[in-house]
Amino acid sequence: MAKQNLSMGRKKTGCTKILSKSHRHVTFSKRRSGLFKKASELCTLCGAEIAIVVFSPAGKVFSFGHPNVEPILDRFLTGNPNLGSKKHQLIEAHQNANVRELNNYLTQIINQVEAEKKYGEALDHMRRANKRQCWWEAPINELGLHELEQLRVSIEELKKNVAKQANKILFESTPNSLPHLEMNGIEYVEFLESKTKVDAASTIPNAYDFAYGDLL
Amino acid sequence: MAKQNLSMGRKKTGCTKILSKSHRHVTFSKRRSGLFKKASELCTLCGAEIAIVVFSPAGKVFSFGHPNVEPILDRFLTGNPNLGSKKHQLIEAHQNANVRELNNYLTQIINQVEAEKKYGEALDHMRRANKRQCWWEAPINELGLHELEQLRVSIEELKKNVAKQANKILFESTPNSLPHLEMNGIEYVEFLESKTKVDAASTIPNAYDFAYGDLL
DNA sequence: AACTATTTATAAGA
DNA sequence: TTCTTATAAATAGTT
Repeated sequence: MAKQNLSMGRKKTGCTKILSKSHRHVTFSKRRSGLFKKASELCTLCGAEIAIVVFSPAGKVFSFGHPNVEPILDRFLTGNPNLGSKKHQLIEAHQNANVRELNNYLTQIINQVEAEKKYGEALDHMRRANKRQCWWEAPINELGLHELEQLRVSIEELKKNVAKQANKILFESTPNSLPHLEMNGIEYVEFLESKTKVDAASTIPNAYDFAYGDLL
Repeated sequence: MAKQNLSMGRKKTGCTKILSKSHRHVTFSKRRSGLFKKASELCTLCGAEIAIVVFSPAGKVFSFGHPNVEPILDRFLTGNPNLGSKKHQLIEAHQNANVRELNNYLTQIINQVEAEKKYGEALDHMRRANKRQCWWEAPINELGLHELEQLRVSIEELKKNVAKQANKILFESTPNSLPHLEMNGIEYVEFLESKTKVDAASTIPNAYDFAYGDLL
């Protein structure tokens, strides 16, 4: 049947759009149900699967699907690499890739955070340890009695170490003479600046019994 | 028309699936073209937009679309909150939400990393500074001549600070007597342990001119 | 929504 | 397949 002969029933109608809004609406309803019925028959008789989507001129949506609309449309859009569905799939794949990428990035970042935290904690610990050991680095007028006592202990310890080291250096530089080191502050400073002067010391040292007189 | 009366033309047929394969195939072809023709008429007469997807029992796909299949299906899947497309939308929305959430989380994490890095750097800096300042905390026998010289300078600085502080404490405890503080090491130690002994000092102090004699 | 005159779709046969 | 054709079905216009 050609498009010139679209009418049915009582009289023939033209092939053009029905101008009367109400008439058009009636026809739309009748023919839509007829269409769905035909589709249903086709499904029943032949075991076909059919999906129909109809937008009325007013924008209303009607759909028919056997057994269901969505699976058929999905199958069509997914399985048909032609047309625009490819775009859909690509977009979806791209989004998934983005999610995956974000997740990977996130994992990396979290690992970084963990590492930084550990490093930070380590540094913090070191800092505290340093502070504990170096509390006397702080402005001395911020120290209390307890700290001052600790300062004394530390300085005594330091005295021993300095003596030890000075003696060691001296001893190593004149291993055979076993010189006694009697250092006053000035001489010690000069020793620090130049070994030669200290080398002139003549007595056997008692490493733990220096006198630092004017050293400080 | 009831399903009991699906036949047309020459004879009535049952409402069940056509058993003969060839017969079924013929009917499928005829009715399919008829369905598409009806759809086409509906489009022409009423200005509707229709998409039809048909899967034959053999799996072949046939589609009709006016003006085009895909835009209609897209419009249906995207815009129709009814039916199963809601699920689609929800999934999509959920995915988008996930992406947004991930992005937010990522931003937070990155900020954390930045903060941790800065803190770590600060701590590192402090540590280095401490190490630079506290090099003489290291076992003294690891020190070289330069460090020993620095040690001397530090100790001299320390001497000044200790004197200052001791003087300050003393001065504050006896603000009116303006005592002179002559401290030897022992007395200083005792001062640290108990103020009373130091309070007995009688001369006006010169905070920067202590003698530390046996302190170390 | 129901009716009905008419057109259209199509099953069966060729 | 396509054509024919008898007949069922769809439906435009009406009620």
